[in-house]
Amino acid sequence: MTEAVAAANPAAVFAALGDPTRLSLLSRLSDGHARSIAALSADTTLTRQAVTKHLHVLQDAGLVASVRVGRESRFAFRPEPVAAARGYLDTVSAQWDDALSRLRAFVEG
Amino acid sequence: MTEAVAAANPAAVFAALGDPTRLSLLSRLSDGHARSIAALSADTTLTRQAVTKHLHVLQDAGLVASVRVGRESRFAFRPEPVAAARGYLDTVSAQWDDALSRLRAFVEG
DNA sequence: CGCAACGGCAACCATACGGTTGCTGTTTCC
DNA sequence: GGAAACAGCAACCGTATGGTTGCCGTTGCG
Repeated sequence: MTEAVAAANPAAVFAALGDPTRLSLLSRLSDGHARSIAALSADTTLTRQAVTKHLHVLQDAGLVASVRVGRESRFAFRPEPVAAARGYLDTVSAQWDDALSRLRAFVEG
Repeated sequence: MTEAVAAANPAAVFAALGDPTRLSLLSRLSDGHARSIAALSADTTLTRQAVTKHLHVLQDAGLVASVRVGRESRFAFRPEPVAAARGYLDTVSAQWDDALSRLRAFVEG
């Protein structure tokens, strides 16, 4: 395991986003700076190991990528799955809006 | 438990979306038609009870609301949390885009 | 060279999650 | 009135999840 990568499937991405710690990690990384595990663990109450696990979950969902640089491994934000997730929510919203306007047309008609 | 309602917190919403079954239920309900549990269970392989649990999870996240009508309880889609989730992803994307353009400006500068 | 920083791996733990079965309580409708 | 449809409740089960601790391998650096 711990490969998968580039999960196109929306549920997997949402599941990865469905944890406050991971959401916070992702939000910090979305500034474009790659960071080491130690750096990311620094200002949390969690263990380094806990943070590592969360990063792997994010990585499996394709939300983050890691590069080993010397003795540290840097994690960087990857925007694609976020866009995919947004797209999914858009279609759901669109379907809902359609339903609404059809209903309105029916009532007013 | 099983109340909460109207969870503004994004992680909770994402967590609720992070399951294929729930995603499918939500997508079916997003057509605006309220449906009974029996109806929603009809074309799945799952038990009615399993579907019920998923619906409660969606309800706790505010993604769905239920109304008891006679002997059946109808579940209806609620768009607010979806909008909130979209908003959250938007800000993350925006932050990323900002970082990208700053980087580009730096490189080209 | 040798210590300190950075991490990977594995074991372990408690609790949450997804799902099932079985039973009971209301509506509905003939 | 009574069978059938709809649903709620509770117990139970296996596995995933979030977290910890301990230990070992590299890499960096004074």
